[in-house]
Amino acid sequence: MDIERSISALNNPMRRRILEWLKDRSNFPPALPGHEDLEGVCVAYIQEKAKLSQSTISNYMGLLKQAGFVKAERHGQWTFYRRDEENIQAFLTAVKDELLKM
Amino acid sequence: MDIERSISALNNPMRRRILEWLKDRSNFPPALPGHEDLEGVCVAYIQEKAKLSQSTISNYMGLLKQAGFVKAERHGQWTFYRRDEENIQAFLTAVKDELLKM
DNA sequence: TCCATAAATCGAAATATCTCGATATACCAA
DNA sequence: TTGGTATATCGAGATATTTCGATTTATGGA
Repeated sequence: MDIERSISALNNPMRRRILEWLKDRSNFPPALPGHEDLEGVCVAYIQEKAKLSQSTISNYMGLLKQAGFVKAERHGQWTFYRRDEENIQAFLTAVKDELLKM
Repeated sequence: MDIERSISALNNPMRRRILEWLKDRSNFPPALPGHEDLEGVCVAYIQEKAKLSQSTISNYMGLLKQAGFVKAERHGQWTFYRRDEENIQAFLTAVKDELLKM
């Protein structure tokens, strides 16, 4: 739990927005045939919704992953990203512990 | 509650450390004579502990204030800063609501 | 094997943040 | 009013972040 890295990853409106989008798979187009069982979303779908370049989104997802907010799973040529709820919860607890007085 | 500005203010180790120091007035030298009733801490004390320049600390305290994490109270030539516990709590709630799935 | 597609990495320009010393402002005391 | 002390603001250089297009790497299919 590197709070420095996590806060830094959150310090960007689009990255926060992506984390929100990933709360609900239905924010994105349906899964590709043969990947219906996966909960994650591929980079291209996120890019399309964010309207930023492919390299930027790939970079953003890498930062969110390093921060522990998402998990990546490679299937063939696709990387599927999904939220890491446990780590997100752990981050919230850590921030609370650091910020709150008692 | 401008979450953008707040996260930005937190995105710096020394500013977070100052917020922690301010949890307990005894992290700093005793109040100056005639100011024993004030809970806040003057800029000079914070600067001494942080070992950064006066202008940097003044700037940091301004950012923390804009973010709502501290309140400033001017008494004579001193500005006394103290935590704004209500706003800190409000920020934590806002981050939780934005980050957490349910 | 060769090509197409998805994603990651690289290099760079634009912008923002950090941090300083110098200066300005506000206030108090003599 | 003059001088001293505390804080805020200004301007600038160093460093970091943002975002892009181009390239590289990985994979799968014909």
